[in-house]
Amino acid sequence: MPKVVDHLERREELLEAVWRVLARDGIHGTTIRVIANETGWSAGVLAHYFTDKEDILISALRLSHTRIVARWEEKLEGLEGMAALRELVLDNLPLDDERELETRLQLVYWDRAVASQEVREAKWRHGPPLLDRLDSLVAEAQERGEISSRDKSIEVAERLWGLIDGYSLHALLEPQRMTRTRLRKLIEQELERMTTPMEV
Amino acid sequence: MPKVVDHLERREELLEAVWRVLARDGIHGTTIRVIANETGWSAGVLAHYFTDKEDILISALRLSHTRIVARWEEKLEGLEGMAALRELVLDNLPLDDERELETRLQLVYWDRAVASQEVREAKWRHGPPLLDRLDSLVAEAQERGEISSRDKSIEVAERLWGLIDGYSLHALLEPQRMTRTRLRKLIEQELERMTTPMEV
Amino acid sequence: MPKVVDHLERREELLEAVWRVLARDGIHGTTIRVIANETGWSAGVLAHYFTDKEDILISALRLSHTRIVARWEEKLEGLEGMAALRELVLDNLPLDDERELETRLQLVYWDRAVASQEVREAKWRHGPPLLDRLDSLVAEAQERGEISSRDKSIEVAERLWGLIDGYSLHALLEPQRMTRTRLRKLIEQELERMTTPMEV
Amino acid sequence: MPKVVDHLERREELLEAVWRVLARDGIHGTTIRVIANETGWSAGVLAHYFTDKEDILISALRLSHTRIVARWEEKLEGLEGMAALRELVLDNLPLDDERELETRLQLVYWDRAVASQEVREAKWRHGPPLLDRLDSLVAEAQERGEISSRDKSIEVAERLWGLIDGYSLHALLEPQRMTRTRLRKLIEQELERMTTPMEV
DNA sequence: CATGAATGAGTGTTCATTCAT
DNA sequence: TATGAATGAACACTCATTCAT
Repeated sequence: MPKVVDHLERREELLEAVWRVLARDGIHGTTIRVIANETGWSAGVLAHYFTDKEDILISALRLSHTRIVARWEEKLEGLEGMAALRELVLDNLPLDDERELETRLQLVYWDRAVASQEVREAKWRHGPPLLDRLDSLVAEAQERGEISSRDKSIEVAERLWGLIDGYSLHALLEPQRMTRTRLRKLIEQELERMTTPMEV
Repeated sequence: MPKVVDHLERREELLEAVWRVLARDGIHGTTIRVIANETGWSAGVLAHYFTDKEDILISALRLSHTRIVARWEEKLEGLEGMAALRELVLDNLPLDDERELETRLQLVYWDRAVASQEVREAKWRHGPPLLDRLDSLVAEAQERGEISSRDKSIEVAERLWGLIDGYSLHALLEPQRMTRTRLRKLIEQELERMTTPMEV
Repeated sequence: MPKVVDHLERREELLEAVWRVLARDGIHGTTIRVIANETGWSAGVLAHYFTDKEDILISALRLSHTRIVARWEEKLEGLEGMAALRELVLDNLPLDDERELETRLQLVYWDRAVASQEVREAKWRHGPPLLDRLDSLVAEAQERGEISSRDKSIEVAERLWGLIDGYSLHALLEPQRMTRTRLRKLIEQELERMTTPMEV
Repeated sequence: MPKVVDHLERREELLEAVWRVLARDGIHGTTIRVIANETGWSAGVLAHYFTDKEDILISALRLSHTRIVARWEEKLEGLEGMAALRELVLDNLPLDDERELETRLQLVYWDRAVASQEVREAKWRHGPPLLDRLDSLVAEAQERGEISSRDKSIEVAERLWGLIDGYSLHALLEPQRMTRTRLRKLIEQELERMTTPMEV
């Protein structure tokens, strides 16, 4: 009599262990054996839920994306314009452990993404459609007159996205210097600049 | 007399091959045998010039840093204030093949750097002191009245550095969307914003 | 249920193959692949039962010691004094294939033991406590008046141990000259000398 | 103009370096590079004087044997019977640094000797003809009435040789216990026993 | 469903050896 | 004669993967 297991639930449980390993040991230190050890299961069990190691890595990233997008929906619920934009930007920075793990996760795949156009595009897309989301919220804020319309919304969104990824990277690589406090301050400053006219 | 080889010159020749492999295959695909193949020499020859693989990787990154800083000196020669700042920012973006390779090189080490505090600090520092350089040029531009002094110079530098790394990353991961043309336009826009008062 | 293997039993089976390789090819010729070939398994299987090659070599020597001491207990069961001493001496000479293999095994480690104080002491002790055993049996035989008490028991034991190792070595290196027959005769003669007064 | 080098003299100089390396690092740690470093010459120079590594090792052992036999001649000059025998026995024990090195040298080859009958016999014979020499001196001492003639000279010689090698081995493996002092005492005792009747 | 024994390709590294200079 | 650059095979070891149980 086979044990009954919720396949999807088990998969997610396993993938969360993969996250932890990736964030802790980098992709270089993420071996099947280490993952298995982290899950508490034997190494062979991973073969039941994933076709191979690449499938594990891709699935882990995809699940992370799914979770991130779901959290957006939740956090942006009822917000509009600048308030929503602000929430979205802050949500995509490593300001707590959960989101720092997510950021590390992204970073960890970049090396693989560089190596292969195919991997880069087809398999693990760069991530959730953050740029589009930023763009539409910027446009909304502009329509509501909350921020200047001098720049095209896509360009404002592009700058925000660039800052998000740049700052996130620096926070990971130089945690002593780019503390969470400093990170928050810098991004708050940036958001404030968007709503305040600059005096020469 | 034995066959005479300029040790330093040969080392640099080998390290440039390492760059190409790292940029093409990622750190994951960079094996001693692949490197050797790229150099055109046998695998064993690397043992003559480096103690082990880690030495190869660190040396490759260090040489890149040395070259980058040297190029700064050259390009900034005779420039001051905003002109110098502009040159420095543009020089640190993947706007041609040489600098794209450099950017890929940086990216490739991030996984290792995140995984190990030791690696991050002691071995391959994050890179050349770009932030400091940006900071002093921003301050200079502020003193010359070329840009607003509303923000502290370090914060302006921090934003520029964030944008440089964020945009560079996007250019690498989504080259179709973030083309060199677009990248240049966005950064030019950013520089322009610094010198022009914003109207609400 | 997974394939069930008695871990200890399999380890011993593997270590016996290591013995054969060491005795046949010397420590110099004992590579992982050769051992694997001797076991009939693949090379990788050794990784399941041993941490590394040194662990294999040490374990092989330790198992041999364990077996030797166990055989002593068995053979000396019920014997006392000179009879026991005689049995112990004879048991430690390469008079049959099994004990020849054991002797070769000892010999093979001497090079490593000499090179490193650490190895010599901490890892593979010189071997089972033969000297102590000889000493106590000599003392027993002296007490029983079976042999002269002119020399201290430890000195008699020391001489016997020296002869055992010296003769064993000669038997291994010059098997044509130092045949098992001759070896047995010489040691019997030695034992006889201990019980018989010498006439000038 | 080629440098003029005394080929034989240079060979011996190199081989003495090989001795030192063998005694210090064991045969396992004796690599061409280490030898070269010990000689102070480059690694390639060994190729001029020896055909390959095995030739180096064999030559080193042979030179040692030559030196040993030469020393015998010197030390035994003018001695006869028991006095000569005593001198020969003492000369073959590791009682000073020079002879300890010789003993280590012998030991170091045993592993190789086990592996190959061919090596054992044809290439590096077990050593200088110590047994024959002992035999003839024992016979001489017996003829002179210095020691008992009860045992055949060859058997007495065999026992002495066995003790020499056994004690030498123990001195190398357990230098704390089998000190030079103790070694000398034990062998003196043995020689004394040969000249003194045993009382029951 | 889950195990872990077993595999074999691939890794970084060491090393004796060759050879142009 | 002496060098050391270069080679390539062999080494111990790691790891993703397969599969009988």
